[in-house]
Amino acid sequence: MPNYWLMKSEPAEASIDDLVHAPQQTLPWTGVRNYQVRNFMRDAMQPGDGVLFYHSSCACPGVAGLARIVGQAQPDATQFEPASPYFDPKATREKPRWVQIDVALQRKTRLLPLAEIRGAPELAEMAVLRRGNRLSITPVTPAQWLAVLARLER
DNA sequence: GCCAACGTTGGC
DNA sequence: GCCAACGTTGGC
Repeated sequence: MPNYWLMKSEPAEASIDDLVHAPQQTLPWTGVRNYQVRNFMRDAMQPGDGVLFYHSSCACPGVAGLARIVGQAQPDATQFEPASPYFDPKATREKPRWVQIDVALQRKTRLLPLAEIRGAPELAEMAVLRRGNRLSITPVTPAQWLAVLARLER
């Protein structure tokens, strides 16, 4: 039984088009520095899980494509790289603090704008809409997943 | 650029 | 362990 997730990315950092053009159309989800989100990746996300690829902090925020999780979480390489903005001096290779997981393209879709998600009764309870939500990965219910798919067909 | 919301840090 | 200050997120 797969789970479903919404994963936020700033298009300037990693956009749906970047995923389309990535080797094997797969990108490692690095740079997560929030414990709750890390725990999602480490403890809950499984290969085959469905992903709503969401563009945030941009002119047109919304769902821009569908993807799936491949492989298991593993140590986030950027935590060990002093030159990386995601470097964490408290992380060691013996005791890594942060994980990454691979995300593979399923398909690019039309943009499902945030405003449309907000306005859709069947999507109004999505975690990403919760007031003050700042998690870059949030769970999606099977019903919400199906509702998004249906809406993308319109 | 503004601002609300929230997580993290660090002094005590 | 408390909590104020600070930094970040992210829509608008």
